[in-house]
Amino acid sequence: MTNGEKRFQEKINAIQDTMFVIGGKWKIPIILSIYSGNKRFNDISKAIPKITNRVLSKELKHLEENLLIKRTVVDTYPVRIEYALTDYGLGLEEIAKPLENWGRKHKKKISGK
Amino acid sequence: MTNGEKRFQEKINAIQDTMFVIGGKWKIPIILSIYSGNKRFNDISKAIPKITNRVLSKELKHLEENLLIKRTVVDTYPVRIEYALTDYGLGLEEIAKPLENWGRKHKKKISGK
DNA sequence: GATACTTGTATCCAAAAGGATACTTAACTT
DNA sequence: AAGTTAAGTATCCTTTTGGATACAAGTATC
Repeated sequence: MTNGEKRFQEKINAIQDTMFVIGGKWKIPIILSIYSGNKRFNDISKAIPKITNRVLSKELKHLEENLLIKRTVVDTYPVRIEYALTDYGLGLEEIAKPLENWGRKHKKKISGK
Repeated sequence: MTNGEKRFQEKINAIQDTMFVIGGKWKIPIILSIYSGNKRFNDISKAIPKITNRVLSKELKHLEENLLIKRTVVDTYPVRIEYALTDYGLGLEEIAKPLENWGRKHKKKISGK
């Protein structure tokens, strides 16, 4: 493998790592939903129409394992859970912004200005 | 729907549009492969070990439909096809870079520095 | 004691994405 | 005529992802 090919592979690996963490249909919506103030399971669920409990639950776990959100148990009446972005999770801004901007541009480009 | 909710939905839609175009296992590798000089079907195929003909073919079509690459028929011996990034496709730099950077950081973070 | 609320889990199923492998077309070479 | 090369296609199959629905555990309220 040449040097160029090696750098090419590393680029791809890095990008695929990112995709693994934030790819799929729901992860970014969930992150943005929490970012915009929804802390509880049912709030997030309502903020993202059509997501099912099973999927939301799995995705929250995935995001927690990747240190992007943290899960806190508030010991009250019918036990309450609060999700919040970690400081590290806030760093996603750095990719969410470009993805958002590019998506807007692309929509205009494709659907004829 | 409040104003905030509307902006939230638009953000999500924009990001999901982007994901639709460049998401999945192979699209970014293919783009980078073309960007780094591979023009022909079999070159791209060899540069990306494990991709199959069927998948490569589908992805190239998808990228072409989204105006990111262009396909040129060079009328020679056993007809040759050349793929190239469009100027518009070069604009992907704007998202590929952040995705790459974040992926590198994240790997360090997760696999313990 | 029945009912409700919250955060999930369990089970089963459907759809989408991706993979293996063989084949095609068409002109050119030998 | 047989073989070669390039760019795919065709067919079938496996894996991954996502969805529907029901239900559970624990406490509080009626």
